[in-house]
Amino acid sequence: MKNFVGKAAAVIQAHQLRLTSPRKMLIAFLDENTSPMTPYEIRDLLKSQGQKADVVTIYRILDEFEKIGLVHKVMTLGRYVRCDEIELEAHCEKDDDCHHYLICENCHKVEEISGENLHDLEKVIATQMKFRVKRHFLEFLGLCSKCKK
Amino acid sequence: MKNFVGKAAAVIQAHQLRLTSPRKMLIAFLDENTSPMTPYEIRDLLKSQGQKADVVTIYRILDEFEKIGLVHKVMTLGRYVRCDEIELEAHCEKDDDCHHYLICENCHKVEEISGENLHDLEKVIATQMKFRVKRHFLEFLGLCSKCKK
DNA sequence: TTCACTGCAAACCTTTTGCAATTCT
DNA sequence: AGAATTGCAAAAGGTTTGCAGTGAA
Repeated sequence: MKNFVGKAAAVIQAHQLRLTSPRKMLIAFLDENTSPMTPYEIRDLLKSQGQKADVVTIYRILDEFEKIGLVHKVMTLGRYVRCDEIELEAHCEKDDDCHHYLICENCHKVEEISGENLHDLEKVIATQMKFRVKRHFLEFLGLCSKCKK
Repeated sequence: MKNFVGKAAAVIQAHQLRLTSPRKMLIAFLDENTSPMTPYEIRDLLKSQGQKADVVTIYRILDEFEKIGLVHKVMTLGRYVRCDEIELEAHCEKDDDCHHYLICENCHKVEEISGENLHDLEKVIATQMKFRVKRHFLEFLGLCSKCKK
């Protein structure tokens, strides 16, 4: 089970979801396309390949896929990318080394990275990954002292 | 110059923008309201206080204010918060210790934090700030090796 | 067979645009 | 005066909802 297609099917079944034809189509699509895209972009690209898919269905499927960790939504672009670090188990609450991305503002290329020290990370990014960091977004989501009670 | 109102006026003039009445209204509003809000929420709150403001104008002003560092847009909420760490100079390219937020998923309370080590940060958040981190978003924006040429 | 899922239409919400009127500097 | 900014209306996008019909388990 090395490819995205196989993993995705396994994850879907592990979550007791149905492997329907639009889902299969989207999985095959994500297997071939690694750049972040909006539901409309996906719909149009599929259409240009002679495949028909409803945008609403794509919305719903991407939502599902995000919940089970098959795709990730890039907040700053409003686009979805397939997630390569798929785990069959449920997602841990804190994905420390996951969902860190380098996003090119120009061509929207997305690279997944890991590591938790921002200073070290920025050095690595600049030198090894040859990516020029202009700004970053770091937002922690959870429950504040009041709401967690 | 200790308050937000004074700082904001200074920043606006430093950027050669005009201190118009809707801008003043918004500054006064942000001075009183520290929770993140959408343009519509701001419009409605102002209206309930007997103040009239056009949503489109609020959109445009918040856009301007974000550019000059008076407010920050919380990506995960689509809402704006006023930025308390205002600098009169232009923003540096890498705001290392800036724009790190704790966002309550329940009440949308936003707390600004600083520090660059995620592990240490999460410990501090858990113990000192009494915030339960459920997940975080870290996205670097810039130019990839191809596009920076 | 049954329930999850899809497809279509329509509603809804958010954000942007154009332009004439206004108002800072 | 001159340029920036606003207000209104309207368009343009993006996302969600409802529901009848379809299809996977």
